[in-house]
Order: sequence, then C-alpha cells, then structure tokens
Amino acid sequence: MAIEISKTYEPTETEEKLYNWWESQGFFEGDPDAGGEPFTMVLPPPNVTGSLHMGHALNITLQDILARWNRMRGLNVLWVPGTDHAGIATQNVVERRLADEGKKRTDFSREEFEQIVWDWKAIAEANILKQIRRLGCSCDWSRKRFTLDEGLSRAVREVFVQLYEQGLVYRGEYLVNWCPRCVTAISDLEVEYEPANGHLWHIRYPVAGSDRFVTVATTRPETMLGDTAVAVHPNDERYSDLKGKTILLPLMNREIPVIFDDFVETEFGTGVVKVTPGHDPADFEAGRRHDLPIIKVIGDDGAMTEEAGVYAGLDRDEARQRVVQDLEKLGLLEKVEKHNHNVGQCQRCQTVVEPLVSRQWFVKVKPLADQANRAVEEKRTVFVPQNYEKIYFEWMRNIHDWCISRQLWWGHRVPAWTCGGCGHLTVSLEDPKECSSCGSTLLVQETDVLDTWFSSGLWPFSTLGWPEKTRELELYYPTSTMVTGFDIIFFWVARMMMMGLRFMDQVPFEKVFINGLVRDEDGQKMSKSRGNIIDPLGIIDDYGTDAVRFTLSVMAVPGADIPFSVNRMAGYRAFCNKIWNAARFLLMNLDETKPVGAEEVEELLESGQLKLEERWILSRLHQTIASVEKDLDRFFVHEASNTLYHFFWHEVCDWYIELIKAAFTGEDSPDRRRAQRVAVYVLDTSFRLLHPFIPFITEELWQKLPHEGETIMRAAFPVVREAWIDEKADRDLARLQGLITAMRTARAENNIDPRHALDVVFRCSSEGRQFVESQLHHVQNLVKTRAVDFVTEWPSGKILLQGVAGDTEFGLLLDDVIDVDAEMSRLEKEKKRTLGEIENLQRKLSNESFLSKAPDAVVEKTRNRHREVLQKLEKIEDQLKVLVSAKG
RNA sequence: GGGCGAUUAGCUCAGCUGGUUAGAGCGCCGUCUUCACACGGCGGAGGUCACUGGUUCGAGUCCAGUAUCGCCCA
Repeated sequence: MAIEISKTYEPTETEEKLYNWWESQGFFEGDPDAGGEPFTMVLPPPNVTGSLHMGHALNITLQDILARWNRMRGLNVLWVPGTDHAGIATQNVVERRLADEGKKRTDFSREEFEQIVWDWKAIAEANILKQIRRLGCSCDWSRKRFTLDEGLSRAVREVFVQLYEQGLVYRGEYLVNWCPRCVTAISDLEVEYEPANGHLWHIRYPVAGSDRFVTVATTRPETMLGDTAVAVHPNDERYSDLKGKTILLPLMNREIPVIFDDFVETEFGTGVVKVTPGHDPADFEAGRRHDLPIIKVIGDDGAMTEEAGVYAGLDRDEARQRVVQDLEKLGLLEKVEKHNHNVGQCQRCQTVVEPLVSRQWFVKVKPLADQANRAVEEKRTVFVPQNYEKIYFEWMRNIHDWCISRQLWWGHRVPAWTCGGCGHLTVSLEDPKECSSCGSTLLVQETDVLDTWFSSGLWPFSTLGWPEKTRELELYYPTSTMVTGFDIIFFWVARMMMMGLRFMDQVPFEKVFINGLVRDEDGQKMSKSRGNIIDPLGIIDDYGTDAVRFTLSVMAVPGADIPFSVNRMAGYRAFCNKIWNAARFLLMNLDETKPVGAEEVEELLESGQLKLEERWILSRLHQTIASVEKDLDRFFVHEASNTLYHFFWHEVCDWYIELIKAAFTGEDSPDRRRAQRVAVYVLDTSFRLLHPFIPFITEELWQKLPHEGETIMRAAFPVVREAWIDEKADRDLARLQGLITAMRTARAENNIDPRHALDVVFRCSSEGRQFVESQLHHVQNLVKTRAVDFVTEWPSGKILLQGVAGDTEFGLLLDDVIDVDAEMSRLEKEKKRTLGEIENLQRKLSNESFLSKAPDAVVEKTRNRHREVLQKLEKIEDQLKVLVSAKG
C-alpha cells in the first residue's frame, strides 16, 4: 500500500489547513470543569499599534512549546491570548496618521477621536491575531481579551476604587515628567536618557546688598527664571559666610534665599547651584525641605509662561538663547563650557521631557512593592534565569510613587468626579448620579485616563474574569509561567506582581521565563532606522512556520539575545525536509496500518527478536526522551531542540534508517514486518517529541502514519522507559559505526569510486570475528564490499587498503595500484593522532595523585582506553610496515 | 558612579553538576545524481576555548585580576 507523498515538504499547503482544523475542533481550548493539574499562561498582550516583530515571534514560540508540551503531558492547559490598548503608543500612531491627512486630534471631539482609534484598533488587532495564528500558536481563542473591553475595564475600575479607598491612590500636585508634544505626564520609566553634547553655562548671581557675586553652573539657563533659591553644601567652607544672605536673581530681579543642603555636590561647577523647584526633580525635593515657592516658567506646551516675564510665549529653546544673550549683555555670563550629559526624552516620540509641576493621580507603591519583593525573596515566584531577580529587586528597592494619570483620550478614564457645587471628589465604581457630599448633580468626570500598565498589571487575573469569582480563576490562578522580555521587568512584571498579590493574595505566576532580544545576524538591534527588520510573516512565507520556530527555539538560550540568521534558518528548513523524507521513505515501503504502542515494542524487546540497530535506536530514543524532558523542565528549550535535531538527523536518518533499509525494502518476511513495526514506533515517538517545537509538519506526517487518536496535539508526550536504555547496544553500535567509518574513510581518501564493490579481509580476535560476522550485512551495504575473509596473516602479493577500528583490522583488496604515498600519509596522520592520545593518557596514568584521588570509574575508564589505543597504534605501525615493503 | 553579562572553528552560537584529543548551523575542500531526501549522501580541513594567576589528581567549565565589547540603573 504505497503512499503518494511529495518529494519536498511544502509548508504553506499544510499550515493553514491544519491550523483551521485544530482551531475548529477546539483543541486549543481549556476547560475549567475538566479539573486535573492546571497549566496556565497569559500571552503578553501585543500593543495594537501595528504588527508583530521577531521578538513577538520568539516570545510566542516559546510559550507555544510550553503549552503544547504540557497539554501532551496531560495537564489542563489554558493559554489566554489578547491585545493591549497601549494608550500613549496607540494614540500617537493614530495622531501621526491624522497628521498625514493634515488633521489634528483637536479637530475632533473626544468621542469622535475615540471612534477613530477604535477603527484603527480593529484593523491592527485583526492583523496581529492573524500573525499569532500563523505562528501556530495554540492559545484559547474563545477567551481572547482586550485591555479596554468591558470586563477588563470593570477590573480596572474596581482596582482603582479599592486602592483609593485604602489610601493607596491619591491625587496631588507634584513634579512629573511631562512630554510637551504628547501633552501628557509620563512615568519615570517612560523617559529614556540619551547622551547629548550640551553646555555648562556659568552665571554670576549678585549677592544682595554687596558687590559680591556667586557663580552657579547650569545646563539649562532658561530655568533660572524660575529659581527660588541658591544652594550650597552645609560643609562647604568656601560659602559658609553666605548664611543668612540673599541673592538678587538676574533678569527677574527677584530676591531669593541661599539655602544649605547636602544634596549639593561640592564637586559640581563652583559648588553653588541654582534651585528651580518647578522644573527639576532634585530641586523639587529640596524646595519641599526648605519650603520654597514653586514657580512654573515653562508650560504644558513647552513654551514659557507668564511667570517668565518678558520671555513669556517663547519656546523653551528660544528662551534659552535669549536668556544667555541677555546675561552676556549684563556681563553676568562668566563662561561657557562644553558639557556632555544625559537628556531625558519621551520614549514614544523622543521629545525632550520637561519636568514640571502638575496635578496628577499617583499610586503609593511602597506597601505593594514590599509585598511583591517578599514573594520573590521567598521564591514564590522564580525568575529564569535567576539573575534577573536582581534587576527586579534593584528597581523595587528604589521605587517611587507611580504617576498613573495621563492627559490622553485613549484609555480607561479615571473614575473620579468633581462636584460643581461643593467641589467634593467622588471616586466610584458606578458612574454617580449626584455628589455624595452635597447631592448636587453638577458632576464633572476627570478627563485623564490611566497609564496603560495600570490595566496590564491586572492581566493575569482580569483575563480570567476577575472581579467575578469565576471557575477559571479558581482553577487557573495563579498562572504557571510568564514568558516575557527583560526590558519590561519593571514596567510590567513588577506591576503584575504588586497587583496580583494585592488583589488575589497570591503571586500572578510561579515562574517568569525571560527571553532575550532578537537581533540581526551581526548582533545589531533590529530597528526601522537601521533597516534590518525581519518581518516574521515574510520569512514564514519563504521558509515555513516550523523552520522559523525551530531556529528561534534552538537559539533561545534563557536570557540571551538571539542573533537571528536567515542562513541558519535555511538549515532548519532543510531539517524539516529531512524529517519529511525520512517519513516518506518509511511510508512508501509500509504495509502496516496498525498503530504501534510501547507495550508491543516492549514485548518484542523481551522476546529477544530485535536486531542491534533496533535495540540501539530504542535505547537512544529513550535517552533522548529523558534529556528533552529534563531540559524543557528547566526551560532549556535550546538544548531540547538541539538534542532532537541531532537525534533525528544523525541517529535516526544517518544510521538507523540506513541500517534497516535492506530489511525494509526487501521481500516480505517476518524480518521486514518486525522492522516496520519498530520503525512506526520510532517515528511516532519522535514526532510526538518534536511536535511542541514544529507542530505543523509533525501533525501532517503523524496523520499519514498508523496512529491512534485524533490529533498529535492531544497525543501523550513520550515517557521514558529506563529499562530500554541499553548500554551494550550503544557500545556495539558505536563499534559498528567505527568500523564502517574507518573503511569509508580509507576508500574516500584513496578516491575509490563509491559504486565499486571491494573484497575485504579482517584480522581480529575470535570475539571480534563473531561481532563482525553478526554485522556483516551492514558492512556490506554501507561500505560496499564483496567477498569477505578472516585471516591471521595479510595475504601476500595483494594490494591492500588497511585500517583499524577498535581491535579489528581490515584490509580492502584493490584491483588497481594504490597511491602508496597518499596511503602512507593517511596512516601517518592516524598514527600521530593516536600517539597524541597515548601521551595524554600516559601522563594521567603515571600521576600518583590521579590514581589515588580520581574516582575509580574514571581511572578504570582511562586504563581501558589506554590499552585500546596502544593496540591500535601497534596495528597502524604494522600496516605502515606493509606499505613500506610494498613500496620497496 | 553602581549592577549585570559576554569573549570558544572563517561567520553566528551551544557546551547543563569540572573527567576520552571541545560540538551545531552556515561557509570551505574532495567525491557521488545509488531506488527517502542535492533543502541530499559519504569523506575531509579548520579551534594555544581573550589574557594572567590561583584552586584541583584533572579547568572551556570553579575563583581572583587584566583587557575589550555590550546592556541596565543613577
């Protein structure tokens, strides 16, 4: 019953068909009523800003490997997908698109603008979900969530209100990072510092009531307009006489005090610094300590305010130039130095951030952070690799209150209302009808929305239905593993920890598996400006999903960045093709239609009917199962994939299939039948092992193979049978490989036509002879030999190609004259290597300490090896003698 | 300034608890279109494991220092 099957694997034909089938059959869905041991993941929700990049492809691949593996192990797997509204990022994308049409956000009403963003979201999300599907992702689409959908918005409100009532959310006037282009506050984490070539301006400030000046150094002269003090370090003796003095602020003619505070670095500039509490974080703190007034000279739009006097209305950069010019005219500019420093920029639009004082909502994070810290200290949540907990701790220890309000239109609107009558603030779960204090109906809701991370921080439980008490929450929370990038440990992981512990009383996930950045082949970060972005869909079109996934997984060393190489991916596409063809060969020669289970193979093993190559491949297969299981368990996805690659290509294909080929393609016989049974088992088991990594090709082939069950997705993951691991078979097969390879090398190095069969003689012990005779059919098939003889003396007068494998010497008989010199140099090379090894071994064995201190097994092994190698040397020398005489 | 990490074949990287003369992919050389696969087979070349010192019977692997590079935080 030969099966028709194409010569090469065509991924695009099968992928869509299989994915649609899997999805329609509900194979991806979790079932909270099925019980069992749960395995839960929530997909880090991609932003609805555009499309997925290679980083997402890696992240999703790793999760899918874990999901499929655990599902096959019989766990109750739930993997919840979804997307993030990504407030500022998405609003920016939409505003840029409007700008292309010459329009602005403010040309629309808030409601109209929101509708425009929703329209964009629909397109972007559809695109993203399609991409996730193409990666083969086995997540539960029936539970897909979006951070702005009804249930999640409800969760956000619940959390906000509860935290407010507990005093952990408050509103106040503080210095925040402000993006004048986005016209919103942003959190500390959304500011990126870039080195800039700036200047240090040294400005002379007159001391009031004297001729004296003090010189202050600043990188931002325009902020002097808002200075409300000058500060020196209390221990700085140079300025101790300034105590009680005041300064006459130039340009503004305002009298400001000199304060003494140890935040001043005496090394910086002259040791005297200007203090601008309205526009500098350190100065803001100092201002609070010394009760200084705050003057806001730069406005929300980045232009100077009325407080800046004659400079009002100027942009901050223009103002800087004007201030410097004016100071110079007054002779107050002492000098200008070049100065390199870091300038804070908005992460989303790269505009220079302006620290300014504004009324915002904050979360008091200390109590939340303490709790979250403890959970990691106590290993209730474990980072993989563990180093990354240091990054987490570092940030958690130095945490500041979190500014959660954003002056945007896209997001969860702050559920707080101010009464137009009495000014009372109402924070409420439901939209209030009247003021809770005076009963007025003149209520105005806050226009601000919440930071996106406020809602994504709830993701591990809001997606499971919280605040409702759902079956899903009961079974699937806490989630098992969070797979994410190190770049959002602060942004996201930390916040999920805080929120999860606060509202669920349990950590949100047991493990955090950190994946690296996908870089280009040269290790460069992929970016639009570098033009080195690889589009996941593009390469999936060209190479197939499985090849893309396998490339990512084989390179996914935990925590390490991945230099993604298209060349390398071509190698793994070849691997898929190799798998395809191995299966093709077996299927084309298969008469069997019955599936083969481990029990049947066990019987065959016990009956002693199995050939060496069969006992060996079963042994290797089960060693592979053990090693894959162990590696996946500790997130060594790269090792597991590499092990499988090596096993399938270099053991199954290169040796096992070659060794069974004769029996397989021969006349119908019990031998052939048995070989087929074992081969079906080996393939079936290999496909199950490979399925989490390369789901499509394994399903496609598994369906063609005799199999039990509907889908490989739900087939059992192989379980190791220790008893099948057979060291004797491993050793014997290695012996056979050694012999075959040595004979092939001898042939190849002498340029013998591979089609030409040769007679061969062996010289070995009787035990060796027995072994060779038992495996002779393999030698004949794989080395291409003809007549065979066993001798004690090399036949005289014959031309021989000699070689050694273990204790067995062989001589290939040639019709033609050999190139004696080439042959001698081959044997000399072999001799040199052998001598090197002997030297090494002797050094060890003559070392008293080695003999007495090394474990017995190691010493024994070394002795055996030494004996073997000595014999080998002897034989090589023998053969060289033969050559010398042949030459002479 | 503080912290983390890297340095192994021409290139990009593995090498887990220290134990036969260190592996993979791509590339390179030779050879073969043999009835699974040229996205292939067979054979081969190529490495003072950054450097210095230490621990150990034994170090690519552990420790210390040096150099170079990268990332994060301030």
